[in-house]
Amino acid sequence: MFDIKWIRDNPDAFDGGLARRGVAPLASALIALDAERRDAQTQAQDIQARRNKIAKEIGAAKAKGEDAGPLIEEVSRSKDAQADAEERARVASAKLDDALAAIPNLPADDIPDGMDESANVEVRRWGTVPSFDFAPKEHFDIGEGLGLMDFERAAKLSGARFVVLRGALARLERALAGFMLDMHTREFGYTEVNPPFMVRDEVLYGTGQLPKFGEDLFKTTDGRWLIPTAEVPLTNLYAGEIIDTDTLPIRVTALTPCFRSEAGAAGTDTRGMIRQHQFSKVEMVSLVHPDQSDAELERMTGCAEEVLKRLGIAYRVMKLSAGDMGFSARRTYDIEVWLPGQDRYREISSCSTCGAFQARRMKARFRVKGEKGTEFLHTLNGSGLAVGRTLIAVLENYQRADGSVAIPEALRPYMGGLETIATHVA
RNA sequence: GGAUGGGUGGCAGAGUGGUCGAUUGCACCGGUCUUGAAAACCGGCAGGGGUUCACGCCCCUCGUGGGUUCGAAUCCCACCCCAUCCGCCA
Repeated sequence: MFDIKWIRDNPDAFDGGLARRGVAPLASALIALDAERRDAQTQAQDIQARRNKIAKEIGAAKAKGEDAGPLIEEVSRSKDAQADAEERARVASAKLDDALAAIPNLPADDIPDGMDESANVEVRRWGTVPSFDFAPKEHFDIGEGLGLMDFERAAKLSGARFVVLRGALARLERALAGFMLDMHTREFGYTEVNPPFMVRDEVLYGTGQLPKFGEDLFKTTDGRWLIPTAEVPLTNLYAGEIIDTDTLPIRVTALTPCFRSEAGAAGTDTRGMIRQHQFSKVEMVSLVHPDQSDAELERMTGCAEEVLKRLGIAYRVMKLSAGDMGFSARRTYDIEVWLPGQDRYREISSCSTCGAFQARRMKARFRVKGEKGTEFLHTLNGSGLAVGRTLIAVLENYQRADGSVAIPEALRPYMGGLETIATHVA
């Protein structure tokens, strides 16, 4: 969400930013709506001011026992004009709000131009892509080969884009999540949160999923929504609040299931667990002072990378192009993990700073000590990591010719000391 | 699902038609005192918007939206939300 006053002062920068996102110029239309709103509002306020004044005079007159009749008449006469001006202000204001709510965040200056992922820029790589003396399989072949990954029964229960994990793979999912959470909480200063998985409209509005992207979500029969990511409840934790600066930065993390309708993804990633209606993810969210948000994004991305480093899996970090970023982001790093079975890097984490964009939507503010007024927080979110995809990465990177899978050292404590997943372990 | 109570400033909590945008306390900021701090005392301190070069002036906001009235935090209606009790239940 943008501040109309900023747009008024920087129409060219605004339209320029939108252009980089492939959005047509909007500044002049928004400014016109705003002018209309202010004009009508000023009119209504002038009339109201006059009425307030007369109301007091009436009170004074009555107190003195004087005749207030003429004053009362004057007030009555102004009513229609005021109602008219108020209505015009209300309509213009509503139009303006609706328009603003549908506009994506602008890219930061350093963001590469481009409309899609082909314009993303590689920032760094870590690790060595493993070589195999056999043809590495994709995760679903490995999992099904082990008898521990069952898409058919999942389809029986729930349809396409679901999976049933069993035995050591079910435990591996749990182990990965625990491993990630322990790292973020014990070493990186995040506070673990267990939030609701169902939220109200306004919460999704706050993080930017609504009003535009309701189609991507599941809605419950009583009007709530299943969260598509823990970013939603975590970022909204302080919605509507004014907090003290000395409580910043706020860093929280959560393991939650994520529910996505994948409405626009028909035909892509139909095999395996890359793209599911339900998956679990460890999410990190930071609420910070505006001065800190750039540094915080680097830090957060580092926290996510550390998971893969300790698992010993190669990855690269991509800075997303203007057109490839999500609605609320002003800068995004994707971490892409190497998947030998697919012979390519695939997204496993997305870390974004949203600046004040979400905070303005959800009215999350802080008070500066010793100063008047309030400012909007900056919000950041990042996956640390998507658990299902991490499981895929472990399977593909640690697979062996006999179909078994080695368990990375760092995970073994979480797997009860298990070193290998093989069929007979099931 | 049934019944009751309630939504007021960062927090707590007064206020039931006329200088109430709101008493008071806490928190916070400035000052006096002190070697320093604490305590005490004095003063300041809601948010948003319009207008102005500026000082300032004005408008709105006591959950939201309507209504009554010359005038509403206070009365009426609808809705949203919260709490408690009962029922059901992991």
